[in-house]
This record gives sequence, C-alpha cells and structure tokens, in this order.
Amino acid sequence: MERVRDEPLTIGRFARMCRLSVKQLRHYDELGLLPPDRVDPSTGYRYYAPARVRDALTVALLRDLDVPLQVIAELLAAGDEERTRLLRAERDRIAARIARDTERLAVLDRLAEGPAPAYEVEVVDDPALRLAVVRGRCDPDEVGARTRECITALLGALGRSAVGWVPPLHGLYPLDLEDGMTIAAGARTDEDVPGTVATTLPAGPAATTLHTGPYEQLPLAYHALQAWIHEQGLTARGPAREDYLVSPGEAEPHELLTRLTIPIDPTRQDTP
Amino acid sequence: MERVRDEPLTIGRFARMCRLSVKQLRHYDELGLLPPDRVDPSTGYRYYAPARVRDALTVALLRDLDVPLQVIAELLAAGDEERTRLLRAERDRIAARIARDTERLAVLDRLAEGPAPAYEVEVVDDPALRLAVVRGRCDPDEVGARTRECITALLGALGRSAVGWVPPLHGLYPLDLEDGMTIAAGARTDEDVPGTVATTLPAGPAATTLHTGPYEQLPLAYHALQAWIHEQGLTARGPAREDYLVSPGEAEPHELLTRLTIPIDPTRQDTP
DNA sequence: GCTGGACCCTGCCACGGTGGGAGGGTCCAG
DNA sequence: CTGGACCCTCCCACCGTGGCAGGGTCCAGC
Repeated sequence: MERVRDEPLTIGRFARMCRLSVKQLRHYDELGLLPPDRVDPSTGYRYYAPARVRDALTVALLRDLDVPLQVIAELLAAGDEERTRLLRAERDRIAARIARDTERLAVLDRLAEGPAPAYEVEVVDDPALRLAVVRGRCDPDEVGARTRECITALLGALGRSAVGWVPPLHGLYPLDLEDGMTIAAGARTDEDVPGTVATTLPAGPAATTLHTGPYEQLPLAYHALQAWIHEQGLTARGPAREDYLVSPGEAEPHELLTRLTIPIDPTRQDTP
Repeated sequence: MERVRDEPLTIGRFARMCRLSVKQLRHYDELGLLPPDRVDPSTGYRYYAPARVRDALTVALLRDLDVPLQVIAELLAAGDEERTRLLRAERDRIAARIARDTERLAVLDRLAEGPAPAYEVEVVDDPALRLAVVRGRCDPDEVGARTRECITALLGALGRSAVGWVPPLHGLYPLDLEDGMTIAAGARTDEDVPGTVATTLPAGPAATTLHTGPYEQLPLAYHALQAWIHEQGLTARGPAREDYLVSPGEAEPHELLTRLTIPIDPTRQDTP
C-alpha cells in the first residue's frame, strides 16, 4: 500500500539524486529556496518528498549556469513573463563576461608569447582638434562593446549627413575608469553633423605612442604610456585619445595601427 | 635641486596615478605585494616613490586581466621562464572560462527564448553494447572540451585501424559529477581496436529520451530525464549514455539529434 | 598661532557560495 | 546493544573589495 516513490528521503539520499551537496541543501533551506517537506521537530532531521527532486534538479541546473541563488529564488516564484525577463538578464550577464574574457585573453596571449612589447613614447605639441562626437556612458568592463556602438552611431551620422570628414576616427576615454564613465567616438570635421556633438579638444603638450595589433591589446599601450608619463614626473590630464590610423576592414587585427595620446600638464623643468 | 619627480607620493595621489583604490594599495601592502617605499613610523602614513608607479600599474593591469593577487606576486618575483609559464596558466584559465560560459550561454538562450523544451521519456529494455572506448579524466567544468578530445582520439584510432564499426558514436558519463571523473567516447564494434579499450555495457531497463539541438543544450535533456526517473520512484544507475545519432558535419547545430539513455534499477511494481 | 577640511590611519564587517571540521545526537542492521 | 553510517548546529576559511566607525595628521588660509 505504501509506495516507495512517496517515502520521504533523508538529506543524503536526496542530495545524491539531484547533484547537490548536503551542505548546499542545508544552505538552500536556510535561504528558504528549497525547504524540506518535513523537519523532525525533536531531531532536526530534514526529510524531502521525491516530488521535490525536480525543483532541486532545477536549482542544480541553474547553479551550473552560474545563476545567483537570489535570482534562482525569484525565478522559482516568478510568472512566465518575469521568468523570461530574468533569464534574459542572466544571459546578458554571461554574454558580457564572455566578451570581457575574450579581451583579457587577447592581452594574456600577447604577454604569454614573450616579453611585453616595447612602446616608444614621445612628447609632442598636440594641435587643437575640432570633432563631431557621439558620446556613450558605460562601466569599465563594457568599454569595448560601448565603443563599437558609438563608432557605429558615428559612422551612421556621418553617412546620413554625407559631410566631408577627415579620417581617421578617434576615441576619447577618461583616465579614471569608473562606473558610468563617459566615452566618445569622434571624427575630425569643421561642419556640424546632425546626430553628433561638436567638441573641440584644446591644443597642448601630450605624450603619445603607437600601438600595433588588435584593439583588445591596447591596455598594454596604456600601461606603457602611463608608466612613462609618471616616471618622467609628468601629470596626465585626460581624456586619452585613440586615433584609429589603420582600422578593421583595412587590415587584419594584428596589423591595426592606433596612435594613443594622453595630454599632459605643462611642467616646470627641473633645474639640473 | 630637489626634483618634483622624486618627491614621495601620499597614498591618495599614488592611487590616482595607477588606477588603484587606496583600499587596494593598503591591502597589497599588507600582502607584501606592493609595499610603500617609506612608512612614517609615528603616523603610519605610507609614502610611495614615483618609480613605483610602473609596478603599481602592472598590478592594476594584471588585476584587470583577473589574475589572482597570489599569482601577481609570483609574477613580479619570477624570472622570464617562470613568468611565461604563469601567464600561460592564466591564459588557459580564462580560455576555459570562456568555453564554459559559452556552453552556459547556449542553455540560457534556449531557456530565455520560451518555455523549456518538452522531453518525451520512455522506459526501454536496453540491449548489451560492446564498445571500443577511449577514456578521459576531467573536472565537471571541462566535460565539453574533454569529450571532444576523446572523440577525436577515438576517430583517430578507428581510422588508423580501419575496422568496421557501427555508427553512431557514443558518450559515457558518470551520474556523479566530481573532480577527476572519468568519461568515455565509444564506438560499437565486435573487433579489438588498437588504442581503445573494449567495454561491454550490460543489458537492462533504461529510461531514454531524444534531444534535438546543440550539444551545449544537453543539460536540459539530463534535467528532464533525471527528474522523470525520480518522479517515477525509479533509481538511476549510471553511467549515462549519449548516442550521437545526427552529428556535427552531417547537420547544423540546431538539427543535431542525440539519444540520452540512463540505465535504471529494475523496480518492484507497486501493488495497486 | 588657530581652524577647517582634506587626507590618512587601524580595525571590523559585509558580500557570494561552498567546503572543512569540531562536537554531538540519531537511526538501523547485525 | 553496539558500531558505523548518517544527521544536526555552529564556526571558520576562501577571494578581493567596499563601507563605516573612530580617531590622528597635514597644510593652506586667516
């Protein structure tokens, strides 16, 4: 009469069925995420009904997908619409991490393949630049993706307005990487381009270097340039400017050429 | 005489120069990773020489690459050879994470696009199978990559030995995912294939279902199958077997067809 | 000289999720 | 009734960072 399938399971048995550890199950109980069906009041033993295995397996699956426990709790309680929204958010989070890790991989590949590249730095008198720019806000982790969006928007604006602009394109980046920072993509032109903002970068001294290779490896150029600036006792002023001299479409990633320029404060020369 | 470039920097100034927070610098000091050049014995104030900026920027760069502080410390102390070895290890770690996240993304994409796919499960009497298998050990996170390696090795062995084997190929996976677990790729054949191990899977009852789509989404099939098994009050016996009915090269990823089979213990039928 | 504000110090707690271990109770088959 | 497998709670550790409390220090402007 009593059917095996309905007998309550001890935590150890239940854990083996759903690919979770006993520790995890106790933790999820504490969070209210996966409470046992019955807790013996005198011994504290947890007992699970076989029907809970599906829920537990779902939790295990979502954890494998690196979904936070908090979100899993919301997912289990949510309706269809909300569920889809939450899953999409997780999807985007993982996609962003892949994008970020791909950038990291490019730099690590370069570093692992031998000595760090040598960057030749020089100080120049940078002329003023009048740019038509498209701005974007982003967190430091999303700079790569956001830059591409701004470039696309800029090219769209330039194409639609069909004005004469002077290659190459430029990117502007604040020196302080912080959440909600503002970046910009710009093109040199004296005309007003609809969909862009006219911005003039002041003339002045600047430290500059040349980067060869994919954009993902630009952090190495920043590293070299900033180190050089501070070693000279100079002060970086920002924003940093990237000039995309040879850009994708013109050449393979390893042949891309980018000038990196960081304005500096005019310095009092040391008395020798 | 006193040159600006050599004046010691307070921690705040130094932090701004090298894109690290004051908290981080104090932490790195505590770890011995980036000690200040001078600490005022009476006030405890930390002072950094401008020459340390390069090191600090290097630490910041490596942290951006998600290199653990422990490894950064080893990198700074290591010789060229050791440095390359450590960087390669980090490279591999990030590459593995990208691979893993890509698998996750495939599942999340499927889940986010609508209701979870319906899997039709049935119990069959599974015949015994004699396989020539190639085994591999791996951690749960590397199953995807390791499986591909085993399949490649198996195909190599089959090709070299040119024996008649019966498609499709099979994959064998333990039900308990744990570090150092053993997986296997196998092909049905009655002959002995050099480079492989002959293994016979016993006949018996099994629960089975059919999965359509990329291999990355197989976890959904496992989820459905395991949930079904436990809901029936049955006991999974393992190892799980995947039959690659329609495999890459024959079709697009979304058209791949895979049979998933989990042997079960013969059960006492409930008295109604 | 004094004051205010920017800066610095130490020390503790928090996050997220899991594992390890101590110290002790419970269950069940032989 | 005994031994071993199982269960309980509670605390600590990991990793790297941020926040806050409570207090000291530095320096420019008056």
